[in-house]
Amino acid sequence: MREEELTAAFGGGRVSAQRRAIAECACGMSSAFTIDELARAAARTRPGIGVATVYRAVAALAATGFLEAVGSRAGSTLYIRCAYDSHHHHLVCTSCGAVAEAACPLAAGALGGAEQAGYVVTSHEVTIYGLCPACAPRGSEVA
Amino acid sequence: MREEELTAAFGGGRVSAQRRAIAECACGMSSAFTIDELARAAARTRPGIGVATVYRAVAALAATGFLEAVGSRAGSTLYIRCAYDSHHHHLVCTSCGAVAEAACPLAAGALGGAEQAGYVVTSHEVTIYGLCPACAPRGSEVA
DNA sequence: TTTACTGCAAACAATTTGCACTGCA
DNA sequence: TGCAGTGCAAATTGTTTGCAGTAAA
Repeated sequence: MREEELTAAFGGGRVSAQRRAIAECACGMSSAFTIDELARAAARTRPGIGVATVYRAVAALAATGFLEAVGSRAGSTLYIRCAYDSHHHHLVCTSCGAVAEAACPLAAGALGGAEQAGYVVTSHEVTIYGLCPACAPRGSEVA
Repeated sequence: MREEELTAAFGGGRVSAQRRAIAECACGMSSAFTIDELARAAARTRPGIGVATVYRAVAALAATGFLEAVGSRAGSTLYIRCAYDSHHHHLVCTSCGAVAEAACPLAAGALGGAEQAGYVVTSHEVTIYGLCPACAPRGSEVA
């Protein structure tokens, strides 16, 4: 990962070896992850890294949009690394937890109902749940 | 609130005075609320009601769909009372926290992209953020 | 009468914070 | 060299659970 990318990811803050490890582990995650999972992954690169450091780094990364909080699992917050800066949403596999990015399925004017209700719409979030390609074959048997 | 409605809301379980207070306070809430807010409201009707009771009652109410968890605020889960049983989503006012119900803005086939990606879509969630009619006039100045 | 529901308090777990120290810019 | 970032551990805080008592059905 390039130096300038890291600096930007942390909002211009300092980039320590720990922060680098955290950012790179986050990029390496194939699906949504918890702070704990990220901390374990980062600890493989930098043994001894503290949880507090991970929490602080994730807060910094989430503030710049490098990471995004997407719901929670078993009491802890789930994060994902958003690969695109453009407007998009997420496909969440209810079986394995994988998260993929999806184009926004809302057509222009789809939020007209909200506006008719007197709301000034500023943003929206769409989360699509289902089974990812890997889980779909098994999943359909189980479900 | 009618007896049979309460029984149904609790999934056929017993309806104690505490549970009745909790269910009625939840209905009286004008917007999304936390467990703590609900507990305080219920305590006005039934002083001495314990938090654990509220947590257990909310879990029972959420299991039947009487209540629905909609995100979180400052670390605690937000719930709302869904007035409709049919498929719908929520309009959340980012200024005052009011939550209104909105029709699903997804047209048939809107999730085709997800299916093309190999996902078997089982459900989806849409949350629309904006300013409610009461906050919109002020909000547009502030924002 | 049965047993689900309650209140209390202890247990838990995720997250935050204080503080002295370290190392990036 | 100054101060942001770090690690540790203690503190917070939302939520759950065990248990004996109470009351709904």
